[in-house]
Amino acid sequence: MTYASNGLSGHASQPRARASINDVAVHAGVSAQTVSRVANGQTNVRPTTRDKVLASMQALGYRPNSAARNLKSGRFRSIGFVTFNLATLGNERTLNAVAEASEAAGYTTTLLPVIDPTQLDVAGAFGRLEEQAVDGIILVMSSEVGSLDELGITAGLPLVIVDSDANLPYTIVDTDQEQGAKIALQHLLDLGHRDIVHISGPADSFSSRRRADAYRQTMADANLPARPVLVGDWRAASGLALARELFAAENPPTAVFASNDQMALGVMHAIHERGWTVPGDISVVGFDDTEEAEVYWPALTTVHQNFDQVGRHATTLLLSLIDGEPNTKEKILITTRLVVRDSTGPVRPA
Amino acid sequence: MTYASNGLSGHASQPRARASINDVAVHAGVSAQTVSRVANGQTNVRPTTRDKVLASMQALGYRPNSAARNLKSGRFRSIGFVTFNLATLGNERTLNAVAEASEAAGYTTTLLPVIDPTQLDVAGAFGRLEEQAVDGIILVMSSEVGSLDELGITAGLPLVIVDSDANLPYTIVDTDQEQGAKIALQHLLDLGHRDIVHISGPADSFSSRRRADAYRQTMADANLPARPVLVGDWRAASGLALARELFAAENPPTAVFASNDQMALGVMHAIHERGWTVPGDISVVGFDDTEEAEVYWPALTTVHQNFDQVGRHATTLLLSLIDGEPNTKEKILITTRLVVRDSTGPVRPA
DNA sequence: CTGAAAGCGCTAACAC
DNA sequence: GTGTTAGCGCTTTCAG
Repeated sequence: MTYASNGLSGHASQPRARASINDVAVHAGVSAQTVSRVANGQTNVRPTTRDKVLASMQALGYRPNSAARNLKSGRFRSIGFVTFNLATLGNERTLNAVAEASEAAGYTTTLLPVIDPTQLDVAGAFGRLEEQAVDGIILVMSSEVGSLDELGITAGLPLVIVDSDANLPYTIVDTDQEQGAKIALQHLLDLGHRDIVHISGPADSFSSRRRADAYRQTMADANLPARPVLVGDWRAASGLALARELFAAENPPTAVFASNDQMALGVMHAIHERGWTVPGDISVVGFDDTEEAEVYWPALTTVHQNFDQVGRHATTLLLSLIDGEPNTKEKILITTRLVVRDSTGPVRPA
Repeated sequence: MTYASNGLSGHASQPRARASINDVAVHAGVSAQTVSRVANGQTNVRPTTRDKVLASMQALGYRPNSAARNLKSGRFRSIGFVTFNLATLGNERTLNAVAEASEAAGYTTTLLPVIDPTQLDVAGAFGRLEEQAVDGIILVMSSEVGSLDELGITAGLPLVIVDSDANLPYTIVDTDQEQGAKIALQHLLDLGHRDIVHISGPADSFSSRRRADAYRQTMADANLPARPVLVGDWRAASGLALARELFAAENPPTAVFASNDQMALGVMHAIHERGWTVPGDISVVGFDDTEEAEVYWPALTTVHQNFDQVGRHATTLLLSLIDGEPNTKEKILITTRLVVRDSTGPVRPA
């Protein structure tokens, strides 16, 4: 007899033995099937029997084994979240939204190993990703990481991509970077600024690149010369360092458009320490609208990026893919909005 | 015969059928066992056979099913991360460290549904948590959520708790809040400040409470009157609002100790908007040492909290518990250090 | 309303 | 080197 065989009788030396459905069945004097029915809240069980089973579950500390359930159902009720860099604000906020949305749908969110992009090609006979216990993957690309095929991701699992090159033949959800950069720049232009410097994120970042492109494009469209883009690394310190250099040179611009709020903070710091004022001497615009932006000194004018919506959309899309909906390779672009605060003002008289 | 039975033959209407080990075995003309050996990189397979199998795996897009593996091994190679609030800096940084540490150990990190604390008692016959596909749990408590028993967490899974009431009979890793608050206050005291206001986090936060207690204690020890603690909500805006009120009243203090950097940012904003200076008129100290703190205006003096270490320690401890080490219910307190920057200075002459 | 049988995909143990 | 058998814990199917 194979029942009650997992050592539950439990010596102290065998601490972690977990009661199986059979243990409960034996304990309650019913069949495993009946225990299963009770565990799943099915109605066709006589109340007396149910109570007996419930008592046994209680007594044995029974908890269903999800591996067995997964094996049976072929589903894990979990979605995988892959990033190559969890430590950025946008990615964390996106993860947040994904975790909440998937929780609401009864799914769990699994953080998949952040593969070193340079090591992708050593992947073995099959990709590591898809053997994970997830039903689908949300991939936050952030930056160039070699082809997706190399990632070994394409084969089986439903996939939604966030923050990427929008030309990929996959379902994609993203912030409309171009639109965001344009409204920021237009605001500056409307204020009379003609000499605007852009501080970008790292060169390999998709979103940074698209904002920088929009900068060049917008300036060109306005028949204005674009200054060389200053390349930062998203961190406030890089904004500060770059701005210091910039302000030490001949002609400081009348406005700076930073590719995120943190670098904008650095720019304002550099302005303050020169004894200049924001926006009196120089206007500053950020990107993201972090929670702190409105409390910066002065309150930062910035582009509000809706990470929650990106995460929610990505999750919804992925869930529908998991449910077998046909993959329409939709591309969803979430619109941003400009939040005007105190860091921008009319250009200073020449 | 049960082989090749999972519909892999695949009509378009049966899209997501995945090749099983048996499908590969049939395709390659070997036994499932041999496929298993190849998949697991065992050496005792003739190269010709191995290649044949590899080719079949390739052809069928085979990927091992982790549910089956989990069922077999009784392990999930995943650790669960539970928070009631993912959206705070500390929790995200901790999650980060946990994800990295567990990845390094070959584990995946699963974000467990953030249960609504108020709904805990409606839990069914068994806790939801422990049926999850994880081998252990890192619980970030953050605030009072009713007894852990109610959480249904105690029964089976290895557990490490972060950010909690340190009296719990569990393995606990935490920042030494008291030590942190004390060095911040001592710094202010050394600078000659006697009238120091503390802005705390929300009342139900463990870490906030402990910092506030340390504030009262330190002031008492120095024979100085403590002002009533101003209760914020961690967000910069709350620091700003509270500081505005404070400065509108009769006697502004000469220094403010905020329970996190964001609220300190709010305090500095309130000082600037009155036309006062930091630290000339009022000194400000924060807590956390966020990445931006050094770029605030002025650069913020703050208590550096090592979230990475907290997360790493918690993970290491949990992993050893999972490996069956005896539970010594260790309590690890991570020491903080004061980072002195430009927001603190000698008290202004009376 | 309850039970028995079979099998999800994989691997450990044991043949040969 | 390779195959066979059995069983992880659960649920679906079919009998009673």
